Amino acid sequence: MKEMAPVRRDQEIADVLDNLRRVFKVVHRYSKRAEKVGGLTGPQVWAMKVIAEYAPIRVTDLSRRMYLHPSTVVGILDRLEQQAQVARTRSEKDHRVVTVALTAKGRETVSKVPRIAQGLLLSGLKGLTDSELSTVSEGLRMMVGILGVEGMPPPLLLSPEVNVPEGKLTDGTSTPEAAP
Amino acid sequence: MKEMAPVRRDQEIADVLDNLRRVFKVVHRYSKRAEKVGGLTGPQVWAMKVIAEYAPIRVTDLSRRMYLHPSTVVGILDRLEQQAQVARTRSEKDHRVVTVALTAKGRETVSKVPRIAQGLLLSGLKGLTDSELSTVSEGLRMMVGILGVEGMPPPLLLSPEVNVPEGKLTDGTSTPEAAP
DNA sequence: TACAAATCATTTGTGTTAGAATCAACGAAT
DNA sequence: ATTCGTTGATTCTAACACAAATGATTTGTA
Repeated sequence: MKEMAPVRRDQEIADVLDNLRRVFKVVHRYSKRAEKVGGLTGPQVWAMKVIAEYAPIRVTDLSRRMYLHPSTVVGILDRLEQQAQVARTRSEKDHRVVTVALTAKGRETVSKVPRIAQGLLLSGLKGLTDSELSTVSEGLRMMVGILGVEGMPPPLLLSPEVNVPEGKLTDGTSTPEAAP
Repeated sequence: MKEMAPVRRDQEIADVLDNLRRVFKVVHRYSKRAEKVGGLTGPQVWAMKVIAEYAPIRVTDLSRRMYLHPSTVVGILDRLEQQAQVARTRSEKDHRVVTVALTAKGRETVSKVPRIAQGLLLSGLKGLTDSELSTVSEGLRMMVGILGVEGMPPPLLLSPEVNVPEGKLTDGTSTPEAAP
């Protein structure tokens, strides 16, 4: 074990924040610009990918999967529907819910857009060695931990929304159904 | 060294992307919502912090420091100016440039707003051990490497924009007034 | 000097994002 | 069965973000 000089630590932290900003920018940029594959933006493609995977999906569920506010995805869906990429259907059983699915054109589009925003990062990650991948993974897990555990004002912030998409990872630590 | 099963690897990669999205969301959210300290949004506070640090700064330089498009900061400045937080001044020497500075009210505001978006992450990072910090740092550095080396259109990215903030780390390879 | 190219800030147009308010519809309790 | 609270989707407003185009101004060059 080697100790790190305080100054060196500060530098390291500054680098982290700076690199994080850089990653943000690049991915964000990529997801907004280079994604004009079929005249579609990043979020639009992203939404279509999620829809493709989860068959007829409700708007709320879609927003959860995308970590976005429902009102946001409504706008995205409007634009996608206008291009006939997706189709909305009002549920028979529950007239409040609207399910979304891809149209034939939408499926065609999805199949043609292999790499979305994160595709760049994805292929890069695949090229890493096991230990490198572990490093990246662990580093991010730590940041999530920091953001989730530390300094998170318990009252607001991640009440109903933004909550764990219940699907994959995590579980355990704080169950979503914990009543406040 | 232990080998990782292919499936496990894929899961790990999926987790990375998912966690990255999560970090994005939280930081972004934080910078947009919880930041209503003085009726100001995250980007507005961020801009003011940068302005506070770099005295009279040109709009273009400000946009570089913030990794944002000039047209974006114009809007932010409009809103800040409307609240009398900042003041624009057209340069005498070069009538094209506009320099921005804080007003008295703006300085007052900045002094009252301690931790912005990254402040949360910052304090969290400070609480990490040396080895943990190294892990986070290395992980991010790898991602930046991936994004920088792979598939990044050489033209943009580290041309004028997105470039190293040259303020901290690295020193002054290219001083602001350096002619290209 | 004149004129072309580059720079700087801004405007315009489109899309993303969130919060508040609205409206319809479901469910449960009286 | 009617009322009350909740849920689900949507609309509205405001801010952010970028690209492309504009206008003013400087700089470089013939």
